[in-house]
Amino acid sequence: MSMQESSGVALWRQVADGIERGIADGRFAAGEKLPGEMEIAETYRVNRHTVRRALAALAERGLVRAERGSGTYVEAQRLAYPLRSRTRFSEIVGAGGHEPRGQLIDAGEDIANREIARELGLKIGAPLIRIEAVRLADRTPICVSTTWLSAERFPDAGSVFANVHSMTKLLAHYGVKDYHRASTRITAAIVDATDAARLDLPLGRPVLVVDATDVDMLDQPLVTKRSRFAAERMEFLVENG
Amino acid sequence: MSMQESSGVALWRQVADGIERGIADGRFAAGEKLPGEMEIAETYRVNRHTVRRALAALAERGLVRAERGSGTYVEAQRLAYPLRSRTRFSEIVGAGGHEPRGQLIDAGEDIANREIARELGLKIGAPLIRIEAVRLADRTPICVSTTWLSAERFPDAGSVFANVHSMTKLLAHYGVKDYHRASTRITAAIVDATDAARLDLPLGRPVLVVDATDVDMLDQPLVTKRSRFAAERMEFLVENG
DNA sequence: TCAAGTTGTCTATGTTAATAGACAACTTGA
DNA sequence: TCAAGTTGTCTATTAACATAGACAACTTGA
Repeated sequence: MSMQESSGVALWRQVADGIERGIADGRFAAGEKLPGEMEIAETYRVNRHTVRRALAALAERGLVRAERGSGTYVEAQRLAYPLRSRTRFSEIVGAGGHEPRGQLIDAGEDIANREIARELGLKIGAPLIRIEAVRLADRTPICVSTTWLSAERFPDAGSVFANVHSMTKLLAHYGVKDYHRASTRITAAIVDATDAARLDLPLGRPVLVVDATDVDMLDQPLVTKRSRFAAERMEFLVENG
Repeated sequence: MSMQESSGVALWRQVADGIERGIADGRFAAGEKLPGEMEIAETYRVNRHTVRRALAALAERGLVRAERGSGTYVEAQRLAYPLRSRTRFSEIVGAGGHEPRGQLIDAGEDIANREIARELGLKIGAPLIRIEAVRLADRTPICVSTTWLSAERFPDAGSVFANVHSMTKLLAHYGVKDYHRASTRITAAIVDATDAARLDLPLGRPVLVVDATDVDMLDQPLVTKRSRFAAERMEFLVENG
């Protein structure tokens, strides 16, 4: 298998990063069994030995544990947003937030405005599925997020989501086996009335606004979302640089 | 030369990233000559051929241009924060902002509070040099920043800075040849009265607050800074993920 | 003109990354 | 018990990475 180009980043490292991202954002939950080495190799189109190199690197860091004859299991328990402690940036922004973990507030239909149409590669006015969720840490709301996806590409996604309650499972239902973060934008704003109530935040307080779009392996946009974090309860920590 | 460990990232890529960071944050200005290949090789403690591999990668992207017999020159002209356009996250947060480019507002002395003492590895109450600056784009203020560094480690830094007007040159004056970003934290707040005036922003508007600390090659903290960006004039774009 | 310093190019060598195949050791479920 | 599927461990080969040295081609400034 030919590399797309010489990026200077070893293939096993790219695979390891991909799996770690899957663990960080919850696609691979703690205690859960990872796909088999052969299946991972096929997913990333690399040799099984390359996958084993990646898994060995993750195992050395304690993220996974291999059991001979059985499988490889996720060790890391998620940090669950300890309040005011430093949450790793990559968990929240770089990769995390695929799963609308936390409580589902609402799921319904919507129409694409210009911004969402651009992000998802749709026409303005295209039908959308809209999912609203809130994340809690020790019963304190940290973040509210709105997720949009095309109702044409994912027909009846609303009722599917109501059943599976998982974005990954919903996408898998439509044949999307893997996807990753394409872009993330960060800005700040004043909380609006609806979010203030959901975040249990006084009016006039600042929120961090994170816009993110996920794409499939062919860089086709799948979902786009906007998350609002209570700034006084959350800070993003960027790793070294 | 032995690698510190097998990181999965090729040495030439690490060197290329380091040089690109230097270009992004202004340590290597547009049109300026880079250090010679031998000097870069000594700085990063790699072979000259590895440096050439890194420079070739940068040249292919148009960031630098090599001139035989003369030197290698920086091609990229800095983006200068086009208003509302997407500024690359790495330029601002990941690496950028070493130079207090833009207008110097004030430089004076200060005392370390608990937070700054922790970041710089000093005792509370230790004497500091404080530098205030504002960044403009088309005469519109985008960001105000405060930079602190130890007055003990960098005695008379205030007067030195007043002469050289450059953080890099100031550090070089004390023998610091290279340094990099250790940590970056992002949160949001409501603008205070002083910053509102400097940013030409109404009271009550949100600002993005970026805390960053730079360290030398031995991970000893050198400077720490807090930047406040007018959220309505700036957004951070995170590359792929 | 000339010496010093720069980038460009060649050969050579050892290490690491990645692929490929085969089989052993073990677990699971029928 | 046994077949299927899993991880573990070998050998082997090719390509990329990294180092080392030497010298050519060129620029710059004294």
